[in-house]
Amino acid sequence: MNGNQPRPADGSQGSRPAGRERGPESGPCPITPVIDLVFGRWTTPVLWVLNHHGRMRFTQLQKLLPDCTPKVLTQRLRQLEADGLVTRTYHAEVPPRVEYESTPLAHTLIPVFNALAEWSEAHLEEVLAAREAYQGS
Amino acid sequence: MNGNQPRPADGSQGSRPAGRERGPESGPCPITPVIDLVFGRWTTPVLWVLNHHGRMRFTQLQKLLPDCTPKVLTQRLRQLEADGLVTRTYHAEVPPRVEYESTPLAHTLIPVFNALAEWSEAHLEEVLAAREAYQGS
DNA sequence: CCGTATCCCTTAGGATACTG
DNA sequence: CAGTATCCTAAGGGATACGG
Repeated sequence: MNGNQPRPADGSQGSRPAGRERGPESGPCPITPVIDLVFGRWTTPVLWVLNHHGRMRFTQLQKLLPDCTPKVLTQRLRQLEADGLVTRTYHAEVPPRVEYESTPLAHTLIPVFNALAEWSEAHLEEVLAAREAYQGS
Repeated sequence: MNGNQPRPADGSQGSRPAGRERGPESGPCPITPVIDLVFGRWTTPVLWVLNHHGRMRFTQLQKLLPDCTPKVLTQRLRQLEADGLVTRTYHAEVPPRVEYESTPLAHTLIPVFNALAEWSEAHLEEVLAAREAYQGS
């Protein structure tokens, strides 16, 4: 009962970032699943943009993420849709129009992202310095 | 002037998780670098354990992270060391003893991890449900 | 306009076996 | 004990070109 009909039969495109692929045990670390979920190469950028600009069309996203190829962009959007973080609305017009929007669930991630951004602001430089220092060891 | 002498000349082992490899542009998303930094497959588990148990030896880490092979564990520890998040102390005894400990810088990540853990607790199930629902579309 | 279809390459990281 | 040395593969994702 959703308004988005034209979804392909999943050719060879989709796929989850995996990379980490929830093993049975990651030890006592409870945040691995979140990382699996949200931290693929383009997942956060896409979410970030959608959270900040609201409803957007595919092409607009492309313009804001110039280094993300359409294929990858589609992959991420599909995954985010599947995970309930983005809605896709297809308007059967000429020319076709598709709009993406982050869901309320995605909005609950905003504080988390902010925490990450703040940490980055505060401490990333320190890391880079350490990295430099490590070279000359 | 640090107490850890025996560091190999970096054979073929080291390497950064990359995977995402800071492109020049990730769009206006400011948290990509942090993700590069901390969110490799085993990076967070290792940090988590060290943050919660304090100083530990290699073997202890292995026991707490049974699915992490020694090779990968070493890789992650080396990276964390390079990034200033972990210190490695070598004791030239018989048998040799090496201790790892998370740095103050690493401790600043704790609130961030907690934010992630809380989000997971609150919303992960919702994501999994959405994923289920998406299957039957 | 909104994607797909291919091809290909890099690389994290698992398996396994072996040393100072 | 604390790692190394190899070998290998699974797959994310970039490049490019085409389709409804």
